[in-house]
Amino acid sequence: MPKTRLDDIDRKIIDALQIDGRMTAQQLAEKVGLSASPCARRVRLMEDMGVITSYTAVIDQDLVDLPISVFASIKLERQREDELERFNAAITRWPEVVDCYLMTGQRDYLLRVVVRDLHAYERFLKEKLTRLDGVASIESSFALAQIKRSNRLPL
Amino acid sequence: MPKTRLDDIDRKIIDALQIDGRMTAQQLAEKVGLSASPCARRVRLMEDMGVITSYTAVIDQDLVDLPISVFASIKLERQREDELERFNAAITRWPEVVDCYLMTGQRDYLLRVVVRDLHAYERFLKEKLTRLDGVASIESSFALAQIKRSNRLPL
DNA sequence: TAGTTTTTGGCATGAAACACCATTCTTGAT
DNA sequence: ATCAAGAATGGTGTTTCATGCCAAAAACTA
Repeated sequence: MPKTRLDDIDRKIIDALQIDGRMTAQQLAEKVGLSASPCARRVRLMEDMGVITSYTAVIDQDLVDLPISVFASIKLERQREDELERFNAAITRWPEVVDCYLMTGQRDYLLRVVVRDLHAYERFLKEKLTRLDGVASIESSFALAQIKRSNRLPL
Repeated sequence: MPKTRLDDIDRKIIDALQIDGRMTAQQLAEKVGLSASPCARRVRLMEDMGVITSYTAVIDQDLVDLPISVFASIKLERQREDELERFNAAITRWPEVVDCYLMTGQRDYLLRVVVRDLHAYERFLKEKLTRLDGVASIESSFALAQIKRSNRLPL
């Protein structure tokens, strides 16, 4: 079983890989003050532990013609276990929904939906979200601009 | 100047790199039906164009002991250009704020703040957010669970 | 301190990235 | 339809990187 505790070097590695996920073991080594092979081993361990979930390319939404982010707050009629399950399954299936959180407070879910234009959002609402039964209300807020998107956790 | 239009192969490449940002040119090649060297060239071009902004490691928040995501909606007293600028600068500086959007509607900003525990959030509010002048109100909603976080844009 | 365990750093091997070039494909004009 | 010009492709050689292995160093325990 892999070790479960992270030390300062691990955190430095995580931070460096959040900034550049393709950094080589040697570059990492210089950053964190260790040689390449223990660095590579630590990275692999953290992957195996699930600390590092995956690596991803960060894409400019505007340049791929998906400039609209809509935040949709959703309230369900009831919060029965199986209703939530069905909702989660649908959300997971729909590619327009890039983020989804179960929330405290008035609203049950907060989604971020990414689309090409408002018409595409309307289609998403009509053909998908509003067809799900159990949805009591939807409140959409539109993002005018992305001020920050950091990828770095405050370790 | 680099070409500006993306074709189907480019989109496949983007999709593949969102799923695995460390995929090799050869693996990419198989996925998209091209040989390795043109694949690598397309990737580099998209990096140069800014379509691919960066690569990042995706980290499990729970396993690095940062389990709390708070969404904070913020309303400013006025929307003067320089007020917005100062707000943006502060947000950018604070590592707890991982995402920030300028919004339409009642509230001006939507932040996602990541912290270790509620006490850390309280500190963030007291020592940072509420000390910014120009902030008229803050409404915090807590995420109970992350249902989806996809990294893949609906290309 | 001595013994045990863990972690480190170097090395060899196989794979990947990168730059270069000939060939193929596409395009546009005649 | 033909031909020429430009662009994209796929292969090759070189350098760099990842990976597995092992001896040495460090940390930890008794």
